[in-house]
Amino acid sequence: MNIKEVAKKAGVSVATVSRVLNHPESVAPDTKQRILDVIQELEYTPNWFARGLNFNKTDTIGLLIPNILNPSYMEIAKGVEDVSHQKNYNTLLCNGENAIEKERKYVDILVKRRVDGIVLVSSLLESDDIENITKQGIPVVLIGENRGDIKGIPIVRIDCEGASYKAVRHLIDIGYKDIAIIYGSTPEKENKRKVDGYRQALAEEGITEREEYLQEAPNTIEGGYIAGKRLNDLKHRPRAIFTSSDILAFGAIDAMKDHGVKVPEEVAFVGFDNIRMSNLIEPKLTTVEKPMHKMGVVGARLLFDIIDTKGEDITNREILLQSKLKIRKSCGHKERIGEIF
Amino acid sequence: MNIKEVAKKAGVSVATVSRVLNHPESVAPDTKQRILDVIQELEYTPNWFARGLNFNKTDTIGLLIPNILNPSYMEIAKGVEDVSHQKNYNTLLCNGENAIEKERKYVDILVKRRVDGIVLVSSLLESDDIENITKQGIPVVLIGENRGDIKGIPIVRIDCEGASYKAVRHLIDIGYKDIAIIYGSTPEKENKRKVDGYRQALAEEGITEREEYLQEAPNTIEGGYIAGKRLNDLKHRPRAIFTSSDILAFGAIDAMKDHGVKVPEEVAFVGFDNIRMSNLIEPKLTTVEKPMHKMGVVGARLLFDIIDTKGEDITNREILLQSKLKIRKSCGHKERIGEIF
DNA sequence: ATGAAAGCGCTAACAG
DNA sequence: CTGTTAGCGCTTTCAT
Repeated sequence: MNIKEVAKKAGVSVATVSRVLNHPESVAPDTKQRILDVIQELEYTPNWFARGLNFNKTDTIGLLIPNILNPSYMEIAKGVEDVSHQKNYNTLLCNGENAIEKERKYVDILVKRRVDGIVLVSSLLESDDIENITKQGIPVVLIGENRGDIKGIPIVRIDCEGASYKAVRHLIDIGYKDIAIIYGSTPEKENKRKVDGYRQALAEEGITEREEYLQEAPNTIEGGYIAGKRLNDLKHRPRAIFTSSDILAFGAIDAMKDHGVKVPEEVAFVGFDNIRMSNLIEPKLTTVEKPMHKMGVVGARLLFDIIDTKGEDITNREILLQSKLKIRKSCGHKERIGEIF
Repeated sequence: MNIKEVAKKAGVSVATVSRVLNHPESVAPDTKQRILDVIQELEYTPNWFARGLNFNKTDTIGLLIPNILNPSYMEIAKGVEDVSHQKNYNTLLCNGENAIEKERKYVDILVKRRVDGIVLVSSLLESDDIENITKQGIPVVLIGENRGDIKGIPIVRIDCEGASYKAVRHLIDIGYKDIAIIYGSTPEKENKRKVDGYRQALAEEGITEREEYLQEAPNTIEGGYIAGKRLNDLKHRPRAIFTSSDILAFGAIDAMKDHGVKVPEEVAFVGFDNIRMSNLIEPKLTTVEKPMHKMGVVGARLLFDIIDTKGEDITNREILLQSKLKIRKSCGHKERIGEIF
């Protein structure tokens, strides 16, 4: 079914049919109605490719996330999708799987498909890769920090370093000194910042850092388990552990329990993200609340701003969202159950 | 950058350039090389729309799931994506949000975009909706049962009824009689089957059903919490609860704990799905292991079979996958920690 | 082995 | 207000 058949059946030219689809106001009411009827009758829908060939626009955005099975990324994805769906856009969700080649491949596909914009979540891409995208006129927005240094690419993020500092500070305030950190290998830069925040809190208190208290691990439950076990096997087991994500904490807590270590009585925990599950495990996890859904929403809005205005005045925008420390049970704090900034 | 410029620069006709891209063997080695060089130099990539206009093929499949935040659906999605990515296909992930209008809208978009096939996960669509898709020549595969009765649409699923029967049977074997069920409002049909399995197990034992032990709830953690609370408020609280999904169990267990009820000492639990988190909560959840990733993989393979063979001999295929009962702590079983069929 | 040209389905400028 | 027609970028006969 194509426009020609519709035109023939309605006794008009293809141009007129095209008009009722794209500029309905410029067509006489009765001809318009007649054509509309035929369209309905023939169940005609314009060919997607032909349209694209003319408009060079897809009403689609690409969304690249590091791991589709990680709930915190999915919450961001949900935020993006909410906005894009509401704008009648489609979202092409790509699962980078923490592998730069896979990310590159996906970006390639997205570019080839002429998506109208791309949202990159904590990606591994280098600045060159990103430049390649924008050079083709496709706007990019970052959610969470990227590996490469990016100049002039809008980004929405939180203050990882500050948030981590406060989290560790809280642990110190309670009275712990032997504090370890488990940080994910990805996303690289953000986790580096989290380590920095951790260090800063320790340094401020004159606590000397122990090499073996810095544990890197894949950012998965399993990764957390292994790192937790390593920490437990240490001659001098830490009294408290800060993790760069909740799922790492889940794994590490599980490891402790498996080895008969009591949480938080023997080892206290503070996580990062506040995913939905974090107050369901035992003990409920004290964690940094990262506004993931909101980050997705804000990121998508930013992207659409650029798309809609063709990126006129939006240069080098950086949006910093707030995160709070959510104090629950796992940190072993006696009284202050609640939230602080 | 388009094919014309490449042709000009290489001193050949556009036809020849097109040939090296689509039928390289039909071009003289040296001309081919020359053209390849120019392509590289000019960073030429064929226009996706123009290609589509000719081939009417997108190398894209659509995947519609009920809820992007539900880990069990994401595991299925991962399975589908794994296969499709490996086949160099793209996956358009759509979040139906348990709303039939949103599902319809998405399917509409997918059809308009001429995706090469669609995977529907436990969708709300009626058989008419699905017929509308297949009528347009787009193959459809179902993962998990649909709302409508579908004839001749390939499906991969598990035996919900049998699995639930065994789960409840296990509860009975341990010695419980007052057994309740919390079942999600979606996916409708599968949960109906789970209720059937539950009923059958009770009936077999001559246990009379109590109306108030059948609790329907939204298939979310929150839904589980509310249903759990309702069950706890009952004059005669059940001694054991079977839930149609793990996340419902998570919510209900949380509710019990909040009200000072001990799990499994006072109320035992058996879930359904065996998502990764289910052995991290306290107590570790006894649950029906549903092979979600595998369902995704098998479903996608099935779809590609149809796409590749143009659906010649694949009629009315139904693939039934096995699920096991995974016995952990939450059911309160003393000895048999492990797996049974 | 290569080129010329038709055509995929649609949009928009130009004429009337 | 509507029709004619020239593209959009590519693939593929049909010649040569």
